[in-house]
Amino acid sequence: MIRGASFKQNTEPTSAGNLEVESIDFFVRMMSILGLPRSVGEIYGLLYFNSKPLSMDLISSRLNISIGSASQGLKTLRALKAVRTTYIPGDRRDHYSAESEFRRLFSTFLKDEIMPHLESAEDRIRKMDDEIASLQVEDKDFFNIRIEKLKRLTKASKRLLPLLAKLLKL
Amino acid sequence: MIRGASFKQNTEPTSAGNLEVESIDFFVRMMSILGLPRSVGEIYGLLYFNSKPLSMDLISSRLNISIGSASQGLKTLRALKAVRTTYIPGDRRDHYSAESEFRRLFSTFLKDEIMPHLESAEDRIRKMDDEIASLQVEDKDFFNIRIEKLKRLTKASKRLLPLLAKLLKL
DNA sequence: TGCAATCTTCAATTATTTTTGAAATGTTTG
DNA sequence: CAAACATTTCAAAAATAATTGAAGATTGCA
Repeated sequence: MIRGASFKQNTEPTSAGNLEVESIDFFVRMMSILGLPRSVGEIYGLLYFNSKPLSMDLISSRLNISIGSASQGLKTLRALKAVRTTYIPGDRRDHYSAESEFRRLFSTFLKDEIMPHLESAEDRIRKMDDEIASLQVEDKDFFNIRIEKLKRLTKASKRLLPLLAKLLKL
Repeated sequence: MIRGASFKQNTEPTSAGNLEVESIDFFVRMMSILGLPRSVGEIYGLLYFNSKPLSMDLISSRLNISIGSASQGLKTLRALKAVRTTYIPGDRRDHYSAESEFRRLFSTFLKDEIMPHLESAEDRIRKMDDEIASLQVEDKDFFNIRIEKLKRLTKASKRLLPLLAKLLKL
């Protein structure tokens, strides 16, 4: 189940109040499609509609999540290149803002989360192929057709997914 | 974490023994990328390399999962059109075999699991847009650019994903 | 129609994932 | 260099998700 946003209401009168709630809600769901935890979506959603970079403790207090969660979530977002750090003179804390180029975000996700699976899938298919070769059964044809389909599937995926990232001109 | 296959070894000497283990392993991982539970991958993996349709109780005993799990998993697979039922004369049990056309499987998945999210995302973006319109802040430009990017993202996704399913000629 | 076989459902249990909170590890500056 | 600040890490707790097992519903056959 995908829950929406629920966070400590922003008290600054100058900021975009409700918009932030909507944004957090939006990205919590988005990220959960990609299998990323709630806190990661919350953080990204908060940053996405903030023109000024935010510090970790501000993120943590604004979202009502622990500092540990914020640290962990920002680590994930950094790994995805979904977030960038900015130096703010006179402040020793790191400040984060959202990388809004989804194409980059998406292609990092593909490279780190999907492609490795496809590579190891190819290994496993090779093993199956050997298995079939050394097999003495009547249904050999059936097995060969099935394995052929698996090969095509991984090959097509490896070809198509990066293409998808390229087509995603935003 | 994605675990591999571990199931009661098939004792029939005529069948493809190890191949089945590999296949189950393969699809458990595959399905888990799509966010589907282990048991669903196991069942599909078992069926994929069986030329004969299997009954539910056989599936359950072969995989060492409860009959309830098997029923639930088959329901999911049926909803995804990843599995078809066959009538076997003289046997009142349903018998299942794997739908091996991944293209169909994938496009059902898109339609049922991804598209609804994109639709509701569009609603939410509309709300954000209204929010911004009724907003009196200096950063209005920034907000507008960001929301524009969100709009493009969902639009491109809605366009591209079905195309992907079509390109996936296997 | 009644019975046995088959299948579905769902509350309770078990397994897994995420979050917290606090201790450990850096880092900067007075 | 030490104190204060900032961040990371990780074991324990909390939250979620998946599986079981048994009760209930459904189906087909005698």
